[in-house]
Amino acid sequence: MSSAPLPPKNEAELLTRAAALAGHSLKALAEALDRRLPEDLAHHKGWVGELVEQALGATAGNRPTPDFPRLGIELKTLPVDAAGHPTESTFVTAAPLRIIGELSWADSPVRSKLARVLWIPVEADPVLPLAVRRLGSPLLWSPSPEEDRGLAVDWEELTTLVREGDFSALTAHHGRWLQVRPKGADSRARTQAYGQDGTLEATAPRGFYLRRSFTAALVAAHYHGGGGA
DNA sequence: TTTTGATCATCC
DNA sequence: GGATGATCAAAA
Repeated sequence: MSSAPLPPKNEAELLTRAAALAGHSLKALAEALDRRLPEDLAHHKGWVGELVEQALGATAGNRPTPDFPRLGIELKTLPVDAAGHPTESTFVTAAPLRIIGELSWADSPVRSKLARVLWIPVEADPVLPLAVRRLGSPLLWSPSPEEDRGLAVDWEELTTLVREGDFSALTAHHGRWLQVRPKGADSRARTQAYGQDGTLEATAPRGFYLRRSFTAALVAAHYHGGGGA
């Protein structure tokens, strides 16, 4: 790795690159890409994700396309503890509250986003300084039929709540693998959605997240519960 | 303002 | 300790 590479031409090339990054520290990656290492992530929550994007030649920026458009692959860093277990839920995509009632699981943005994901575990134990945290072995994943069905069940439950328009009931408690949580600048952020009476009203913007239990199962299955990373 | 990238802070 | 709700930054 020298500087930001061109986008990978195919899955194999992407996987090879990702595998080559395994074991490297964030400090090493940052230096190779001429990026400053922040003191901590409190005010740079997306820094690790952006660093890895750059290291792998993902399309920079915030466009609503997969990170590797040509390959149809989404990149996700996955913070893990010393045992290799995810320490955070994973943001999937914004919940399109106003039109969600017209969408089925088959054409849902959640399903599209998760169709093919390159997971990159990253050490995230709080006792580890950012500089020494290392990347783990990549996992290129698509939902199994069982996973797809389970996610579809959650989608139906969650979208039913949205369709009913009772946003006070739309909490993160619903969904086995998927959940809906606020996703905005802060608690004052608002977007428009149809309420119980069918008229537009202001409510907090939401996003779909994968629960840790789900991503934990993914990595466990792939790494055989071994040390991982 | 919305999209991307997520983690933080607090409560249970 | 884990989950929920709140929050942070950059880019377009």
